[in-house]
Amino acid sequence: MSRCWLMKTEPTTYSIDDLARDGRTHWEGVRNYQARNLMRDMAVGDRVLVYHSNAKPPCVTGEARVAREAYPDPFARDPDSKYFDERATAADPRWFMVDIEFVRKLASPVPLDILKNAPGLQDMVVTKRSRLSVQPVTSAEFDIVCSLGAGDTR
DNA sequence: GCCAACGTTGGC
DNA sequence: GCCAACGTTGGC
Repeated sequence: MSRCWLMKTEPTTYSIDDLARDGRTHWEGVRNYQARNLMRDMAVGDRVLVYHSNAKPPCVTGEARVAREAYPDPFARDPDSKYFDERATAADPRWFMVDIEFVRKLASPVPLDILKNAPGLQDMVVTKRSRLSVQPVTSAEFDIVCSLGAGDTR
């Protein structure tokens, strides 16, 4: 039984279009313990909602799938990386990342204010002003978001 | 650009 | 182990 997640990204840093182009990517740079722990709970095949934060409007833009389980984030040990953390060692890598692969873009992105008002999504973490960059999502929530994004609402 | 929310750090 | 100071996130 695969689980569902939501992962935030700033589209100016890495957008759903970047993921569509790359097909697959590694999700480096998560430097929050709760988010890290959630990534370590991920299994290959888990479904992921890709969320654009700091976007106008902030929205869910697509779907991805976990392609590789958590492994040490090498950027934590690269002094030239903005994700460098001098406390990370080979024996204790401290920070982890997963690989995800592109599944599809939503026909129409689902903005945050729609999520907040959609029946069935009142408990969805992202609607709670949560700063967590990796969030658990129920399969029911996942399906509702996908159906909201299925139609062309323009 | 503002600022509320909240996670992290470090002095004690 | 408390908690004030500080830094970051991210909606608005």
